[in-house]
Amino acid sequence: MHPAPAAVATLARRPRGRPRKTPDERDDGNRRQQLLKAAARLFRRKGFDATTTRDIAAAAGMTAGSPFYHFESKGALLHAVMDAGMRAALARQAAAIEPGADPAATLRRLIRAHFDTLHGPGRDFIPVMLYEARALGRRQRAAIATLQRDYESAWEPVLEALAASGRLRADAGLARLLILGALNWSVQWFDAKKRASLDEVTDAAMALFLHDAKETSA
Amino acid sequence: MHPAPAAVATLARRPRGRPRKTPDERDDGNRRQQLLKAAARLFRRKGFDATTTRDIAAAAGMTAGSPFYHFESKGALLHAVMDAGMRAALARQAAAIEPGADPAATLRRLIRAHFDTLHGPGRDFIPVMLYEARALGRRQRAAIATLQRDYESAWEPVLEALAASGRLRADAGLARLLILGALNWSVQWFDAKKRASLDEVTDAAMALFLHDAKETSA
DNA sequence: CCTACCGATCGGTAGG
DNA sequence: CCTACCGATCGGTAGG
Repeated sequence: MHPAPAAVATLARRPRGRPRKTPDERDDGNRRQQLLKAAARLFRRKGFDATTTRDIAAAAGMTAGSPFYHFESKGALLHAVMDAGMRAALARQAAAIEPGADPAATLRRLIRAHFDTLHGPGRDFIPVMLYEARALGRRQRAAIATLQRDYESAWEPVLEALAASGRLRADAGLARLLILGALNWSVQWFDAKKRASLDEVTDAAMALFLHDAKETSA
Repeated sequence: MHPAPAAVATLARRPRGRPRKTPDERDDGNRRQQLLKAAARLFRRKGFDATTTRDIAAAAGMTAGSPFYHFESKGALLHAVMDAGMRAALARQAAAIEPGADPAATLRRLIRAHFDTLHGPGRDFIPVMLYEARALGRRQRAAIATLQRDYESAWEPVLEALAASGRLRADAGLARLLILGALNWSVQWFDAKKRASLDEVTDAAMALFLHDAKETSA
């Protein structure tokens, strides 16, 4: 048993070849971030297999072999993109949840946070995860799957509460799959410059999924 | 201007090299179908770029260069898979629509037909279309997009009728995008051997999207 | 539809 | 982080 390759790539490896060219070129992981962003963008637009490490290097202002100074392999770069995307998504999701809040209000904030993750800054990272997971190795896929499970499990108590109150009329588990699918699919059609805004789409989703409150009690 | 390459590949080209080996090996397009099915399966599982024409040939019981006897290029094979998938989907959809029927009943049949297309026999074809359209050339993408528009437009009158009667509580256009997204995403999680059946998922979708009928009139 | 085979591309490495 | 460069793979073709 040894630590996951991705962790090694992240922690080990420090300048070893030629020292930095100029004093103001601080190698503080800035280049790594640039690679990550370039990779996310290209992986999203062209797909993992159709993107060459040369494409990525060029987009980050480097030459052919340089990405491999920062990442063990093309696959490690893919995993790093997905991992960074999921951690950002989890942080945004955590910020959207207020413990005692009304379930319907919480659902709205979860949906809105999800749309922000899919269509806001850093918008390439999660689509890459959604569409290129196939290209990951076993270990890395498992690591990402764990983060995904965490993300999805946050929806469960909310949906269950809404199902219990009759505002959601389907099994909470199936509802979660259908709702997240509806939101994720927006990656295919949402255009920030056209049609509706994220707020409007959020409203539409709420109106579509949530039924009127029953006037049973009180 | 000349006819689309795909049409040429489909219509022209007849045995020209060596004649069929044995009398019972009727080359009536049977091999072509085998290639199509093998390609759909592999494109779905591994993605277009990660699938080699050698993989496809082997899966259809041929050797390296033989797929090019039946298809102009790997891209033409991809387009043929999507085209065949969409035509089957359109046929299934047409069979699901009864002109004067109740909108809610029609919606249910549309959803069920859609699930059949995604998860029934020939289930690889449409997922390939949904996930690999990026790999198509301009012309071929446009041709597929036309078929997709036809398919989607069939939902519109139904959703508009339901919106008018208050059973759908969102803009019909956004509702269509969200609903089709929810259904399409099932490609990621539906497992015929587990959880719910297609009928159960259809029920859940109907319950999730459709609100109670208002008791306003009569 | 098979048997070679070509030309190009690509991930990754050496060595500085 | 750059400059070569290797080894393997792959789409496609010739020629039967």
